[in-house]
Amino acid sequence: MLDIKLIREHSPRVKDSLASRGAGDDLKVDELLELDARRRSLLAEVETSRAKRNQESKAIGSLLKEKRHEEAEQLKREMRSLGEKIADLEARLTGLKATEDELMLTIPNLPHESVARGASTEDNPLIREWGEQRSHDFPLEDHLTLCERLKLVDFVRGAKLAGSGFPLYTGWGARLERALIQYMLQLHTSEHRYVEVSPPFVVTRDCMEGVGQFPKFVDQAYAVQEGEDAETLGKLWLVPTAEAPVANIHREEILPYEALPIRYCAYSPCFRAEAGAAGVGTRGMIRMHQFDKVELIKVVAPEESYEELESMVQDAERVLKRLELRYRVIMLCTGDLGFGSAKTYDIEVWAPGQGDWLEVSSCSNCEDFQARRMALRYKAPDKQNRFPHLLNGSGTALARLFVALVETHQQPDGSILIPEALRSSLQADRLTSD
RNA sequence: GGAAGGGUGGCUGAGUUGGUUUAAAGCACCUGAUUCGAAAUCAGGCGUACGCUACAAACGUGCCGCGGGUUCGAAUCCCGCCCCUUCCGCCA
Repeated sequence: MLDIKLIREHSPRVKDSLASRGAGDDLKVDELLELDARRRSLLAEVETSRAKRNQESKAIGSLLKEKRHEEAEQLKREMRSLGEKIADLEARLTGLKATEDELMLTIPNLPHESVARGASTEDNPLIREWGEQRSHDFPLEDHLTLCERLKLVDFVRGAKLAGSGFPLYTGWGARLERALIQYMLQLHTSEHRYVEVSPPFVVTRDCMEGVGQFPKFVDQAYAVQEGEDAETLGKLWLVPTAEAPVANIHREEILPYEALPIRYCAYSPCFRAEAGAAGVGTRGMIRMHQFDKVELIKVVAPEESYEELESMVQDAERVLKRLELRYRVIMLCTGDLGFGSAKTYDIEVWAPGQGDWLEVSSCSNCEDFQARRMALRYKAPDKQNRFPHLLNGSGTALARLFVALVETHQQPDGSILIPEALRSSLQADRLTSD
């Protein structure tokens, strides 16, 4: 959520910034300002009337104490009609407020000034690239073939259980998945100083709103209900990312300054309905309804957030370096930026079997956008309550990492050589078809 | 799921026959005085959001778990919900 005061006082700048995203959200600003002005004038009216009522009610108390019953009754009658007027005004105010809040929740964050202006993925600047494209002097297999031949994933039976997009990892595939999770958590907790948390895999609507998933992306989420009781439908939602629970851990709190920066890492499965995305480049494990992910979350003082964003990207990159995977880092341009983000770096890993880059991490600084939505604040050294900046990043997403790993490290003999860093948690050096 | 008890400002904790309690008091904290310095003591300050404003002060409004209701007036009465504690039941 943006700061309404910022919108009021610098509407041209806000509009320009929103326009750079290209989604037309700048057009909402005038509507919002108009609503806001009406709301405030109504609020002033309500408050003046309430002040009057408070004052006169006290007077009634005094009159009764002095046994001046008739005067008291007269005043009561007056206050009764004032009360009706207030109720009427309040109802209108509540309506206006609800409309304004709703609109506020649909306005995305403002891109940071350092973000490249652009319209689409085409305009995303390349920041850096790591690793060489290996020359394979044997025919490459893609992950689907590899997974089938080595019995790592059973797509057919996974689909039988839950429909397409729900993988069933089997044997060494399941062990590899688990080893990757273990390896990443280990790296982030012991070398990057994140505190591991293991959150609920369902969250309330408030949490989804807090991180900016709702209202815009409701259609992408799975709602749950208790048994067949439709009353409970939508009370809880499957997490689309561990960001949803973890970023909300301190919602509605005022954190002491010394508590910052807070760095959390968490594993969770991620559930995405992917409505409207089916069929487009979705072969194999590239786009799934369920995938595993290790997520990084930071709560930091505003003045440190961009520094923290850079280090978060490097934390995620280290995962890929250690796994000896070629990758590149790109910056999302204004037109490609996510709803709540002010600046985002994507990390894409090279998948030789696909002949393409796969996004395995997205690291964003949401600044105070989410903190406002979830009423998360910290007590600044000057004693003021301020909104901290929230950052989230994948460190990293598993299914695509799995793909890149098996495709990159496949050997001429049909086996997959496990990179050094992963061997202890996997308890194997090589995956073969035996 | 059932029963009982409880949710008050950073903490402790008064206040529940509705009305000078404008949420007492203490602790903690901040400023000043005293002191060589500190402790102790004394004086003052000290919740939060919003509105109005110069993003000042002052003032106003809301907030005593959340949401409704009764009333001229609700921390206080009524209804619904949430959470916590204890016990019981069920269950991995």
